[in-house]
Amino acid sequence: MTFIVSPPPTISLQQLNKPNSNSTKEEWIFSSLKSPKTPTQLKTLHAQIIKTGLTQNDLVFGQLFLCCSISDSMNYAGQVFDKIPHPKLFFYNAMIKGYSINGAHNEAVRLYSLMRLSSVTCDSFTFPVVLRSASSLKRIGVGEELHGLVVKTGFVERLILQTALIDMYCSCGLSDRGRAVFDRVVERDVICWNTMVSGYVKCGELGKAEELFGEMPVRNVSSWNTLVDMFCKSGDIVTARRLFDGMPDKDVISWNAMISGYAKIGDYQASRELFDAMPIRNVVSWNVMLTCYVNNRKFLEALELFRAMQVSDIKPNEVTVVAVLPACAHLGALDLGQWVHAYIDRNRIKMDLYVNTALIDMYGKCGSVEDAQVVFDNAVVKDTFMFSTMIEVLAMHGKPEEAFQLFSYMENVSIMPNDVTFVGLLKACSHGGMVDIGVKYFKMMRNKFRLIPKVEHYGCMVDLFGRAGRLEEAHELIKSMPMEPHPIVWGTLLSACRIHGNVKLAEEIAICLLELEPENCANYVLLSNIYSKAGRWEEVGKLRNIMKEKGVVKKPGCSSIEVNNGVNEFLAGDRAHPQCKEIYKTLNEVVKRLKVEGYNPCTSSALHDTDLDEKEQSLIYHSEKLALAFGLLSTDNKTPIRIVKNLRVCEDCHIFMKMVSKYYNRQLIIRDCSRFHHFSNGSCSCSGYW
DNA sequence: ATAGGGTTAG
Repeated sequence: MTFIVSPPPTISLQQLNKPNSNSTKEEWIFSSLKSPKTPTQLKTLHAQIIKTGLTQNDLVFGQLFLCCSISDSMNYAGQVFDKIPHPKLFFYNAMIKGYSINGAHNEAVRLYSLMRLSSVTCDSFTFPVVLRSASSLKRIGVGEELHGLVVKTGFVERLILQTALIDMYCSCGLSDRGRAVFDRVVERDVICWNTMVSGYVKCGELGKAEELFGEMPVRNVSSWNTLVDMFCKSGDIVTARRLFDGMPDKDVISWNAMISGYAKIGDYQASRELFDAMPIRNVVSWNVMLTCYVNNRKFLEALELFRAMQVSDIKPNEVTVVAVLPACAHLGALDLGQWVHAYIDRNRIKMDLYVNTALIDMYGKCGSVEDAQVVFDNAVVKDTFMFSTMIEVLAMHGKPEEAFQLFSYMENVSIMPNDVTFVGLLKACSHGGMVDIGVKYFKMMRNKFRLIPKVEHYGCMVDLFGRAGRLEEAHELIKSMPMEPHPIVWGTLLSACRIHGNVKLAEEIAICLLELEPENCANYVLLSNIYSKAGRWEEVGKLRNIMKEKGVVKKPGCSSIEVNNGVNEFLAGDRAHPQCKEIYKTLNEVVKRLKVEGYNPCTSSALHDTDLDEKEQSLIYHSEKLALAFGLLSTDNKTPIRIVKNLRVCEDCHIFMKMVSKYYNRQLIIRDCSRFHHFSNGSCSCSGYW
């Protein structure tokens, strides 16, 4: 391998266009290649290049590769490149740069290695691009090799390369070596300083970063931004804000960094204040604000903001839809989710791994396994996250066999499962009552995949044993856990006691559980249900007094239903809905009708020991029943009614929904806090396991 | 150089 010591000769456009018969054509092709093209347009242009004999023209042919990179068609570029017998330096550079621009750093480094094996030599154009990729991939080996070449070729005096080297070393966690390069730089510009400061940040050496920031002879907005972001990320929001307020100039990035700082500590109101106050917003600003709402479970606010974004002049991108889809998923807003999906198609938003996974999750959580499956099948690239999500969706919908099959498929295509994959598999088992298979997977994760079971996996196993009525085994498993059992694990067992009416064990568990989580209402409710099922009203009363003493309030049941793209929320006994009167009228009619068919309110689901009538009243106005009534009166017979509830569906509502599905001939799809219930013709897909 | 993204036990 030889090295070019002097800068390579460059061909100017004037030279390229020196008069000949093809010059106008060349010029036209060259300039067409400067803007993004559709795959068909690319093919046509490629054909024209071949026809005009321009394949020997570095600049034009190289531009084809660069055009592919801005057209999201690096696959096509790769196909063309692979057919070239002896690619020239210019083509390598264009391809490597294309991969790098598209974030395909692995491909960039792969091609660089290929180039090194060929007789083509790198030039000053190659180095910074590959260094950037090595930096992103934290490939110190590649980076060191490049450093050696840069020194050998004498390019090391160039500031751009020195800066790239500093960044590469710091990204690989070697701030000292980055600093060594930095110290040798004779004339540093702001970018060089900034790179070193942010290099220290990357390496977690915040003190050194701050110190170097102090030494800077000149600072620009980016320098300040780095520091503001650094304090935001380290949780020191006060210092960040002080710097932010003291900045001589602010740009969008400064505002975005500060907003995301508040988002991280959960202060979505402060985030929103800044968002409203900022002079100019870009996509990132909207995305930060959206994810801020979603991370703080303000899903309705997120959707509202997304609507506001539609009327702004900022176009949503991949990140936007990945922020909005979980909001749809949580609220069960299938219509809006579908709308977002259509929006993605219409606006050619790139369907990357994130977008596809978010879509699968959204369809799953909104009750449409079929659509989730279609997105999954159509996804060209699939990773562990996507498989885990799909397995989880199948589990949630009570399709254990399909979940297991998908796992086998995953093994066949050599995608490594992770701990979350196994949570999905174990959930599939417990929702299907398949204890032995669950035990098999639980052992497999350790033995075959070297994954150490976490509390979550033990929780699944306790659930699995517990639901199947093997309460003692579940209890033993908790006692044998290598880690401290999380209250959730005890709660799971308590819930199993409720299903199987085991008051004795329930009391034993409740003693420690109520001590661990004295403020969690769910535990009191569970225990109370267990007592009332056994007819032990004195204990129910005692429990109610304890709750009153400790100030524990029952978390209100809340159900939502989406009609005409609007999400309607109902609390138990809620009278806030504008169509309240009609809703209650419909509900009372339904109850009357079902009573004729033999419906008998199952009062053990009611929390309080009140008289029967009152108990019945409180059951009738459970939030999911209100949502159902609203659904019945605002949709036609053929539309499935989809309801999302924040708590578990109670026994009474479960029976009630079964009957509605039969006597009103309606398909009801209800999501509770842990799974789906598909009701049709008097039966439910959960077959009693919930 | 600097801001934003997907799965997880009751």
